Amino acid sequence: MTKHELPKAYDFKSTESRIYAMWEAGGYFKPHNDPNQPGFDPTVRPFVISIPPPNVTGELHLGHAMFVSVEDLMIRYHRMKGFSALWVPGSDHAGIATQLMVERHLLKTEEVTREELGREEFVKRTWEWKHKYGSIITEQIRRLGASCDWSRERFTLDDGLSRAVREAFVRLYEKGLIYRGPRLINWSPGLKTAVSDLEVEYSEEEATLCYFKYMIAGSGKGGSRSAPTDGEYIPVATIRPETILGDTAVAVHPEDERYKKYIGKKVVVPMLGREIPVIADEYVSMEFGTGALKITPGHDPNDYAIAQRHNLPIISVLDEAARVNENGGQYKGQDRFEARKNLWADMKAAGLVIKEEKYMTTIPRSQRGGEIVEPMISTQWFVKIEPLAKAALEAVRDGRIKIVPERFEKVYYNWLENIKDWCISRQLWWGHRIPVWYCENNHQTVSREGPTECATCHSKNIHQDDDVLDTWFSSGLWPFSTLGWPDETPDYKYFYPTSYMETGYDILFFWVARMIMSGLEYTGQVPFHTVYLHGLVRDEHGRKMSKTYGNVIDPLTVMDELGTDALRFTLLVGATPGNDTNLSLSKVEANRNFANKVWNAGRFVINAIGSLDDGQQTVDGGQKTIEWTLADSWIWARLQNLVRDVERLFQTFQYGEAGRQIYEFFWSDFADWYVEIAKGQMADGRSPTLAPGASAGVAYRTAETLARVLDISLRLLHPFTPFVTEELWGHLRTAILQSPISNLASAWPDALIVARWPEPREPEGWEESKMADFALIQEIVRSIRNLRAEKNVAPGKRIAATIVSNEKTALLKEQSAILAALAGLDQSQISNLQSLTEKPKDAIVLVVGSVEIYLPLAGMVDLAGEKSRLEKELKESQSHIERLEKLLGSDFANKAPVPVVAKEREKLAGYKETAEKIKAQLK
RNA sequence: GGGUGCUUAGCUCAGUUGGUUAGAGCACUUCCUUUACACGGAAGGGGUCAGGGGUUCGAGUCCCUUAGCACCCA
Repeated sequence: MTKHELPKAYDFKSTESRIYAMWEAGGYFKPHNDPNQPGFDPTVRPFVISIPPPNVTGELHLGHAMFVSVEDLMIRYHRMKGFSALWVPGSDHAGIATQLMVERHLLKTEEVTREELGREEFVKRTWEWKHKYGSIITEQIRRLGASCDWSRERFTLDDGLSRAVREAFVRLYEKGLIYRGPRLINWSPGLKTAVSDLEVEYSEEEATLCYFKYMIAGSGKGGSRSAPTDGEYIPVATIRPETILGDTAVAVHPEDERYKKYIGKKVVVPMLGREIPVIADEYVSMEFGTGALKITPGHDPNDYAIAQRHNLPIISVLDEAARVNENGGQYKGQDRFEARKNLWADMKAAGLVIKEEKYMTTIPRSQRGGEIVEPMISTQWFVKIEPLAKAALEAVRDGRIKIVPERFEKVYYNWLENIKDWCISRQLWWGHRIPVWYCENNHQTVSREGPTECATCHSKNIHQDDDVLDTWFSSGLWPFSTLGWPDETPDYKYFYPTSYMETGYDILFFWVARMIMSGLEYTGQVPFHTVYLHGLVRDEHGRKMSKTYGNVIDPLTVMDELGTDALRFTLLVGATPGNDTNLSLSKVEANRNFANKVWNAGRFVINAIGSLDDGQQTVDGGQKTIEWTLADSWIWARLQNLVRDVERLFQTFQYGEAGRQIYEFFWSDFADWYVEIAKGQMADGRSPTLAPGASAGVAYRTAETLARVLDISLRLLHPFTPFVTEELWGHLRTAILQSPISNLASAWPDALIVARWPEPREPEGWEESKMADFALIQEIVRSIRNLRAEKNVAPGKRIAATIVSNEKTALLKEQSAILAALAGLDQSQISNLQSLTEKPKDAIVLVVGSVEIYLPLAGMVDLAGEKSRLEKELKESQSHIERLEKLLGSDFANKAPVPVVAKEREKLAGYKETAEKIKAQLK
């Protein structure tokens, strides 16, 4: 027999990397049923998750920790259930983010800009950067215990995925769903690229609303640059005066009595002297501002729409760096904000300014970097999104895709119903270059492979489009491009469509909706059948974590200090689907303690198994005659309840609640009660006073129960806390295999990660009464402990007890060893009686239901105090009786379901009994 | 302007087919170093479940409404 000397505290530091290496080396992360391997069985159900690819140059934050924890839980659960589980890992090239990072680096180290380096060299450097730092994030994800199949790792700029991107683009193009043209888009002047609507964030900010005069042409002396101020004018207000340079109309409401007379006339653009029409449009609100609206179609989306209706010319006044261009007259070359100041000063000098006032408004800012985004006319590529959106809506509406939590379905509908064409071109260098070539005649050649000549005029002088695609265009293909699409690879055929898409609700539109649209468009299938959305991780007071605020919690530090299991368990148990979760280190610490609790309970079980005598009473028939003890039955029934609950909770995505229940079972039922009782049962087994067969039998049964309960608990816990459970389970398995109860583990696999998930079983009928009996024991123990604490009985002092009960005498007699051990009684001085002829003197009485317990505490009994204690208890019982009698006298008795009523009747009977006993005591 | 979520113990949060004196962790009080664990054990205090109304035998849970906070969309 080998002694298992396990350290006193769970040492996650020496465990985690070793266990992870063991899993990886054992090939457990690969699907057990692999379509590329001989013996593949297509009838085995796969379970597949594609990882939300982190930015290749990113660093681990709690958002990653959250999704890895949830997805790893999903994968491990399904793997244990026998699915061929595949979790496809990979990373995203993250166009803007990576390019910026490399640019910054080059500027710092070599003092060169990307323009100085040239496109080809810059892209080469970025690849070098990727090769150098790209594995940091995946290494960090491994630390979280992620059981991804690393042999299938993908990167969005890989050859295969790039091919998928081209295929997708060309297909859309050929279907006429992609077009190029000048449109009003969101322009990021700092990055010098277009960004999509989604990449713009709006913030409430105070701005200056500038009121000025739009002079009517030909009125008074107006219309010239010199002295335009004494004629008629329309007052107009703007927060962006520089856009005046691009005005092409002034709009008023057709019914507006103030301005009606000007409709059709011309007004003069300040400082430029251009004449533009006054138009009427219902869109203008008469109440808002001055009631007149300047129209700048080149730099405002609403104005753009009005201009379309009225066939107004569109003037761009800003260049790609947001400096005023040649259309801005004397302001040409000035930055937009500089021009704003100068133009306004000039207008003031010219007497055109009315007033300025502070005004709260929404400012569009770039999601990346936060600079103010400028609406501009620019030639870009777009996806005609409506047909794709329609299909994507249908897929959720008809239930082919289910979103958890459900409320996000509404959000999803709302967005897709109001979607606008998607601007997919970016003026960046890092990304998938648009597969379109132009010749000198400006013909477009669209091709999957690099063409050598123009498809229209066969000119050899062709040049590929300079733009790259929005990163989300490629990540939209992720669930199938990672499996080999457009090729019908074995992986694609078996593993696609994937199962769950798990990610944060913040990228429902960016990513999830686009994957659904792409999946339906290119593969004709939904890319996954379930979308599970988790919330954001915030600090412990619900604030968003930010570097400037200094409240960022680094998951790597947390893992270093408290262990990966503690972090994972905290994230999983603290979160409900779709709700943000506040993370505090004290919670992680509590869960570190839980891991330690599991470890130590495990140590106890392993020692108990190791202590079994290797005698003849092993697994032979003799053992079968040994009855399970009450505690054995109770813990087993509780465990089976737990298994059923956990299964139900997992099926309904309530992972947090499942984790909480396992935690509670393990700590409060198993460790606090069963293990304590098992100590006694193991000792009984070694007691020479019992018949040899019987005594050994109790020890075997106890060890077996300990082993079974621990085993199942570890299996249930494994998806939450994979490291400590795997480590401990390995020790448990070894201990069992080397013990007389080795048959228990004979069918176990080599590692917990691939052990079978505990299947719920139907109750067998005996459970309720065993649990009720045990609950009585617990109540008695608690009330004695309570009394001892109240009376300050020395903790080590064993006291005598007389237990009187007419129905439960046998039970209480049988369990007297447990009562003695747990409540500090002297077992040799416990008498179990059915009734009492005379009350013991100098004893305190406790009433638990129908059971009376007399504790002779000589010298501690204070008669007056006892009376008031009993009166207090009586009062409590009577209030319950009153309440329950009222309840049972009401419609409740007729209308509530029978079992519910029965339960209440039972309670009433219990309280009545207690009250009777107390009353008798008080006589 | 439209929509969603949240409001439960001092703090952070659970509480999902409505079932009857509301749970956890941390913090707090008292006691205990008992041979799995002080990253522990035992006992205890603490809540009119944001306010109002309704449905129901029964509401933290469902409906309406008010307020505060947060977020999303325009």
